[in-house]
Amino acid sequence: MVVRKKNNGTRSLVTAHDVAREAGVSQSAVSRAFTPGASVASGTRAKILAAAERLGYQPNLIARSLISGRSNIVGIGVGNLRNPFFAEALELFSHALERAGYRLLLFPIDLSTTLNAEIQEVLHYRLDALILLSATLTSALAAQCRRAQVPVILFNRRSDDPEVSSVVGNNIVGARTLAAFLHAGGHARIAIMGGIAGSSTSREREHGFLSYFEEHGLPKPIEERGDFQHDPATAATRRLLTRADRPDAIFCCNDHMAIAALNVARFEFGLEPGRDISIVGFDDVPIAAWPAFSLTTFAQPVATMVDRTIDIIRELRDEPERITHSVVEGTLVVRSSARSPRIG
Amino acid sequence: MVVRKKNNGTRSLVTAHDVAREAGVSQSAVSRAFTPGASVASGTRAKILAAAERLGYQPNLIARSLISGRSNIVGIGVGNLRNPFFAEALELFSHALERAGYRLLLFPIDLSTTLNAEIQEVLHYRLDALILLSATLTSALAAQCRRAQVPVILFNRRSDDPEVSSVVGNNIVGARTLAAFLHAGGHARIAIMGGIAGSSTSREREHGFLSYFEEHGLPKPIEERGDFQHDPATAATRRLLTRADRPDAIFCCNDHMAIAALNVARFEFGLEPGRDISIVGFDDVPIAAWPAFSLTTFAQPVATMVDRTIDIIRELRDEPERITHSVVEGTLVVRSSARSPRIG
DNA sequence: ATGAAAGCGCTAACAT
DNA sequence: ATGTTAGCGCTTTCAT
Repeated sequence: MVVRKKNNGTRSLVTAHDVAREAGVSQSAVSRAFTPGASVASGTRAKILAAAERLGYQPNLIARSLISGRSNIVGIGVGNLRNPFFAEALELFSHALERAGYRLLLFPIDLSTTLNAEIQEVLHYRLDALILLSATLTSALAAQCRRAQVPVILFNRRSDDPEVSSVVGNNIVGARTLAAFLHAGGHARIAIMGGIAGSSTSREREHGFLSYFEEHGLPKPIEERGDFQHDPATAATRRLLTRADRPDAIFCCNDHMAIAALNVARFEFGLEPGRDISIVGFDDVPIAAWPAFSLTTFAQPVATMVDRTIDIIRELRDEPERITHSVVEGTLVVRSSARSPRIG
Repeated sequence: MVVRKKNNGTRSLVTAHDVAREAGVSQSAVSRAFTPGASVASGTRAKILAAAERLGYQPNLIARSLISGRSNIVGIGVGNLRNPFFAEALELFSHALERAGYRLLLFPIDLSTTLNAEIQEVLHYRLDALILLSATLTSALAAQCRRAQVPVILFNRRSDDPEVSSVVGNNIVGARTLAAFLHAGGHARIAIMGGIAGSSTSREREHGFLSYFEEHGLPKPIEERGDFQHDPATAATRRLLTRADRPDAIFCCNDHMAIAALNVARFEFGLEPGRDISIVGFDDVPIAAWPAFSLTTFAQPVATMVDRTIDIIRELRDEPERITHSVVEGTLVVRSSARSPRIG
């Protein structure tokens, strides 16, 4: 029999106690039989496992984490899953965390609200770590996580608070590489479409890009903003392409916006990317490679970034206080959405 | 002071006991102060909340679920997040569950493996429900979930086991609608690209589509298979388009495959969709509307499907045994990737 | 309205 | 190697 009624009427599963009775051992023996590396005679263990099998027993993980103080759960806050960069990152995280023996508690980050309420809620599961994709963490909030003793790792973002770990791509180098690429391509009126103004990612990419032109004494690029999202990026592209001094090249601070820009340029303005206008992005999401877009971009190695994040979480087990800042290098991926420099 | 050392050296957070001492009440009073609708004098409650604030106390949700037997956590198994249909569903689920007061425990479904191991693990968190996107659930596994007393809801799939709740779109009607649309469009050699052979979704869409032609005494469509994934769909499209009797219309059993097919047709074979070849999909994912694809498709109302799923979970609170099968109707969305029937 | 006391299912000393 | 005992932090009777 698998289920029995408790006094209070709620239903109860088979407990270690039941198994102990069935196997004729103590309840702690049952616990040990399910603890890797505990000292149980192999005969006893077999007997216990058989009884457990018969009764359909499985240890209650909630009770286990209550005692151990560790939940084996990692929280992960995600903003916009329509951005394929985050969809891919989440996909990779789910597999990597699974392999590393962690469960994954997902919660949505509402970009408009303060993030405060969501995190508040989630902090009290004794998370082993909290990964934040696409979110900015204020110092106040970071302090709150520290107080709850939940280590935070920002993914693809940095915090104002230096005491928060982070894993980011090399935005400065990437943006400067793209700037040099567009400049060498002989573009005259260059524009930049920024992401979310407050994010370190956008700030770094914008700054890297603009600094290149400044240092070389070149005209300052036209600045627009697409908030890292599809619709605002579409609108921003329209504004750019209807200017009297229409730019001949646009650097979008992520691929998600670049693809929106590509669509507007080609289908609303009849401009063929790579010939009539150059558009480049940042990330190298899977669809950037599709022939329909063939986007020139700076690739962020998401898989490597995810692995680095997991490494950090593993290290946290022994050194909970440790702060790590990891910068992962990327590479320029030249496709056909932007005019390339002539060779020679 | 927020943190104190326990005897065993592990770190501990402020407990209800600490707050009780600080406020000069019993520990149970603290519990009540944090239980909505419990009988506490408002003065006492204020005193307790103030003490909690001072100490930085928040109830430990793990301990709470241990006692209540309910975790307020819903498990959600997802396969391929690169398929925008699932990315969108997950995005909607994360917000809807948040609003409904549930946490979301995400785990990856490896389509190649048996699903068994992943679910086994996750079942023991006393989940309030388990939502399975894009997975087939064998009867054996369904029985296991029942044993663990975790109600399962299949999303966009049905189970062989009638005792498992499900929320699906009307695949038969949708597929027949598309069949009629292609037929009325005057297509002569029609092909169908199936999804995962074992899935109810693919079976229903294939059956609905084929049954239309059979019932009308029309030639049987050419059959190919793209496994609901990008790369297999790309390969399947190549096989179709290199046939001697190249089809003039392809129904892909989801948009994810249809978009792959669109890319192959246009960029590898130079065929303009809607003119040289007709391609239709199923789902109406956001990017299907992009001018680069402009995919004619049968829309599944994901938001409605998600809401229905949440409704079912809510009902489960009172009637844990209840099984619900929900079928949500969709609509034909005509764009330009397929030749439309001439009017009149 | 409040406190005391008994668990929820498990782990981790401590004995034996 | 195994059993006994004492909690983990909370909710929930049961008294008062």
